[in-house]
Amino acid sequence: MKLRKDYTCPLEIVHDIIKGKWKPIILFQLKDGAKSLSQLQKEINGITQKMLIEQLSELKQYGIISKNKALGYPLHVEYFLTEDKGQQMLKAIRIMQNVGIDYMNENGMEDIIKAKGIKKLEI
Amino acid sequence: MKLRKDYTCPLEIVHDIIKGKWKPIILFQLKDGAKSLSQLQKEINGITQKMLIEQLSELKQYGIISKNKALGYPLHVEYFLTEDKGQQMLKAIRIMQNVGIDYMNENGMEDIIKAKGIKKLEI
DNA sequence: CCGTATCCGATCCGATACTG
DNA sequence: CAGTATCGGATCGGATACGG
Repeated sequence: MKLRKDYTCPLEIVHDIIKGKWKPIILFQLKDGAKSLSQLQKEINGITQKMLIEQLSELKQYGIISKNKALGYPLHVEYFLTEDKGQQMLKAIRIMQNVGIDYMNENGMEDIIKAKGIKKLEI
Repeated sequence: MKLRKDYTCPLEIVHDIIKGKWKPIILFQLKDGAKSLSQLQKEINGITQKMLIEQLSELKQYGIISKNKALGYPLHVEYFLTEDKGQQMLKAIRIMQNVGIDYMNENGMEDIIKAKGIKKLEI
């Protein structure tokens, strides 16, 4: 899962970095600051611990997120977006979020948006 | 592959719509107007005809692209982004493209960017 | 030129059990 | 609380052949 060097276009590398069912959602959940594993798992509907850790680890290898370990028990680890690559990638995720909101509103899913109180983001 | 109605967040639906290795690249190639299947296949490095048709068909079902058929032989079909959903989704793809360019420039792949003359897009 | 069908390996992802 | 290991079903994606 290391970065290849032979990408033929920028979208290919972005796909490699954020592909999969969970990565965009994880990054979105980190948009307002650092969170622990258990916090993330509570907030992300349906993700298993295994998937969460696996995806976080990949994002870390790509330099999109980083982690703070506090030593001692109980363990406390916090994950956060990196200033450069993380924040950069978040820009794309934010647009995706807004596009998703519009799409849902235009396709009979306004009720879900409304029920959750989801609002479009400032870009 | 029809749209579910039980999405729990906007990013989930966006993932469903543009997931896979090829869809973002296909949409990007359509950004400046309609193109035929064979044009797209020439421009998209490494895609097979099967994958291209399959992905185009999915994008069509989601209302992201549409097609013009000209009757008679030789067949000529053109694919293009829809005004609403297609252009909307393109916004996200454009950001992804720029993020990818930055990422490549910062990670020893400037030569690829330069060799292909790839420029960041106006947002 | 466009589109469909099939076969098959690679990978994704969920469930589950176990460790420090 | 955080992380690892394994196993199997589902899905993805490449090769290839054939049909309108």
